[in-house]
Amino acid sequence: MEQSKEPIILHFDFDCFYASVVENENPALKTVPLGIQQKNILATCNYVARAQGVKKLQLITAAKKQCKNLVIVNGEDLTRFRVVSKNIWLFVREFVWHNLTERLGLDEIFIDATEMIDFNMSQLRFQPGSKDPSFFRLSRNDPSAGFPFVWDELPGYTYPPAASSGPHSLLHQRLFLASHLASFIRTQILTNFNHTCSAGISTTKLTAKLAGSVNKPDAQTLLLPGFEAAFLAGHEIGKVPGVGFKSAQKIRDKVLGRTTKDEEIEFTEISEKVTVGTVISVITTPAQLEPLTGGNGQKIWRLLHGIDPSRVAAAPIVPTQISIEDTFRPGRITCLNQLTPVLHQLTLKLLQRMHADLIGPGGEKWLAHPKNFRLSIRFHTRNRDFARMSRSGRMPGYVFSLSTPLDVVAERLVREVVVGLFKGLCTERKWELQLVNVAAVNMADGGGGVDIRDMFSTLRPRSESWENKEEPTEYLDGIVNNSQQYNSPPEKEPEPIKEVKEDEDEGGEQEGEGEEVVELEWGDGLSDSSVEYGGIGSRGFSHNDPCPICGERFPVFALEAHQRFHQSETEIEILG
DNA sequence: CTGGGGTCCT
DNA sequence: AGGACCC
Repeated sequence: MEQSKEPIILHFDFDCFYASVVENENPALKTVPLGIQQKNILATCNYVARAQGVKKLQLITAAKKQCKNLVIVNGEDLTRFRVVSKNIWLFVREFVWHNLTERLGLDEIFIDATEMIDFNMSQLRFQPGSKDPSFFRLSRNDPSAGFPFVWDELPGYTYPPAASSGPHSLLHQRLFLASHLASFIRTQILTNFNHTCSAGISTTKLTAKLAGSVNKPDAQTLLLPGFEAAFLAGHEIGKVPGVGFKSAQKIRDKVLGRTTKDEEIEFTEISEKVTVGTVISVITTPAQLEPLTGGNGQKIWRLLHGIDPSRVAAAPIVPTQISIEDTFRPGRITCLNQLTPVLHQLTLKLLQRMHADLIGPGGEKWLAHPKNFRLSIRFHTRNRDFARMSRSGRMPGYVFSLSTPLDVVAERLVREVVVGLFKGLCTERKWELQLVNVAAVNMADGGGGVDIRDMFSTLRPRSESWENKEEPTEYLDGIVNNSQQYNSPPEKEPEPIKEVKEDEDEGGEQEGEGEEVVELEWGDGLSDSSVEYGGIGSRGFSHNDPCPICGERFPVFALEAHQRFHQSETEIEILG
């Protein structure tokens, strides 16, 4: 009886990603302690800063006190990070059969490599102890696409350490191969983007992710089969992905024999550490977990035992939601006169993001149409209350116009929609906003599964189109029809979108003009992998172009961002 | 003196 | 519309 094979999962986590992006723009920062600031906290910091005791999510004041020469760069605008993140993801994605790559935040990627590994297992002979090079194939069709490796040289670390001389079951061999693939991908990311990452290799998303945290930065860890349960058992309960803050606190309290009311959870002192091993020795059935986890008892019980049936989901090319937010100090926004310009600015940014992320490679077709506009707010309160309130309304058809200047659209949207949503949220006379968030949600099409390959099948001009550009209802309803989903509303002129000034914004993800269809040599062999990449030229892997200003050499992607840095060198505040 | 995002479920 | 989770 053939046992179904374990999946082979790789997890990549870019090392202090924001700091790394900023360092690539300005390499001089690589050797100094660097922190990325968002309002009052450090979103992240580089390893030079960490060596001096600076912590992620530390208050700015505490970080400055800890490290007098900390260099702080503002990272409240995520545009540059989003662009780099997406480019790396699109790049990695092309290696992976069926594009089975899932993103988590801007700095993590899961890969399901099961098919790639098993194809190579069928082509290879396991050669323990041999120094002879073998060849890992990245394509079923093209035997020349791939990379050499040596069976006997397992890249990176294992957990537990020094156990590679143990058994060499089929699963061991598959995971060894996967470690070579992980190493190859890390090298590719480093060569082409100058970003290091940490990787974990295992048979589930849960264990791959946790394994990658064992050795950081710029390292990888294979969790050897058979050690999953023991590995998990040593983790603090709150460290397990899927067990959130609230569930962890309730589970700790239960294990420690305390009783905590729901209301008090946020105020309970930092509990003693409670490991997964302790939890599962005390809580022995999923049913006992149910009241602590809001109905997720079964799922979390499985996670604690190393069982994670969740699959790597090929991330859709367009997001399911786009939002822009900002936070404000007390007293800053207490009336409509103060709020309206803020709404205008946030809405304008939202429209810019919709253009950057939802319009196809030609710059002429929407890949997805958000059906709703959502306004979320949070009031300043005495007792810290993080709850948001939101109202949403229909996204008007005119936001999809490709010919109207965005600030004109933003103006109208704020006047006709957003202010009304706010009035639905806030009836008090006196109020003070702490947070304002505007979002495009409920993507009518494409949000759930537009494959990049599909976009090219629609680039041919369509003969049919329909009228009623100014009629939002009919327009949006028409999109639901799948066969027409990529049709655009009729355009008055086909001219490209006007770039809104404000910042160069550099549209790094679009690069639509003169777009170039890159034929990669390593498709999955099952699909026609003609693919446009967000910016990797047909030379693809050529890099090391010198910066004309300072002469430093960079990968092609980094060069653009680096030159942007030269234009804005004064932004950096050096403390000292 | 706790950011600026995201996903999925209820 | 909100809540839990993720980074």
